[in-house]
Amino acid sequence: MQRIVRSGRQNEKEKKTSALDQLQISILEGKKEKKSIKQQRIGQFKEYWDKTGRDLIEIKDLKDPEVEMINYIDFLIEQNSTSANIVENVSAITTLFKAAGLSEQKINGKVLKQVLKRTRAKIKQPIKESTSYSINTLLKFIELQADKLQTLTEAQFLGCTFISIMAFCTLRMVEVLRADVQQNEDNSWNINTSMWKGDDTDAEITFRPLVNQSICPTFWLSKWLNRIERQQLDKPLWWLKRTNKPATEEFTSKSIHHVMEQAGIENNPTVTSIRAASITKAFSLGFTKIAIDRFSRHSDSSMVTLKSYDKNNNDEVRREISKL
DNA sequence: GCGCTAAGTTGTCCTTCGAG
DNA sequence: CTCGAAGGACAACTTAGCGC
Repeated sequence: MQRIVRSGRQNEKEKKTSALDQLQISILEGKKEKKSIKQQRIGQFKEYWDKTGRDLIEIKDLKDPEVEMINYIDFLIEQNSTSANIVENVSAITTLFKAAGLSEQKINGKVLKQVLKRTRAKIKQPIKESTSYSINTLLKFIELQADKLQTLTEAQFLGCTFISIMAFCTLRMVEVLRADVQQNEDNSWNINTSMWKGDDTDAEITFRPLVNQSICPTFWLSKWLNRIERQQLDKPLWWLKRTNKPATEEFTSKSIHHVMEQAGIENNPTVTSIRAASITKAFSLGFTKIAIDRFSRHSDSSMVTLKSYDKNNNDEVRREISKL
């Protein structure tokens, strides 16, 4: 499996080099194409290069591209460039140098890495301690909607069903979207989906009816199937009557956002935030890391949760420590 | 409004480094 | 030597925005 993936990546690289050949030709001949960001950077570089009184063609014969790059960085710092700009410049010029036929080893050496270290550090995204909203807000809203199913639009219905599923099994949106379900004899439901991230395996998740029926995925799923009048797998699960097609990713994403907005969640958070909120709640309930790994199906949860999930915990830890 | 594309974000894999 | 942490590269996922 892995080998196949790798050879795929290599193909990508081959494609890139051929694109680079074109880049090389257009740059070295000085042609102007559409302005991409990368070319703007190269324009900035050309300004610097012209000041040194050389022709762009001479890049090919550079003895020590690394030193050249460092000089250029100094030049940018003198001009009070932002850190982000410098990093992007280096990336663009590396591409340019490579296109001109210089070897990567010569360009990207240890010294350059050291020089860039401080600059890179400045643009890193900090690990934020922003508090995420509580998943309870969403669940309460869905509970309310369950009483007035008839009045919901198709989009609202879809959004509620998705949120219910995502809150309880932390699948990603697309994973739910390509899933299929079936009802078992004991009234539990199986969701079959394939995960492309992570282990690249199929997942089968079983929902059993919860005490609180109104927020239970089983309830929403059965109502959804009623609504689209599906008999025995004759249609895809997320079939929309309105368009007579399966729901698209974009439409699903928009519906979920819409429901979240109606539930009174501010700042328009992303769809994955549902996953995050759910995992955060699991942590605050005191489940072990192992249980949460299994629940979220992260293979490497410590870093991931630190980066993206479990956002409220630090406050709680501090509060507990402060108790004497 | 829909569908598409490009840009932005998130997650995993792989490598390197340093401590024990 | 082994383990965990950190960082880079890249793939997968999500969203914004545009043209129709």
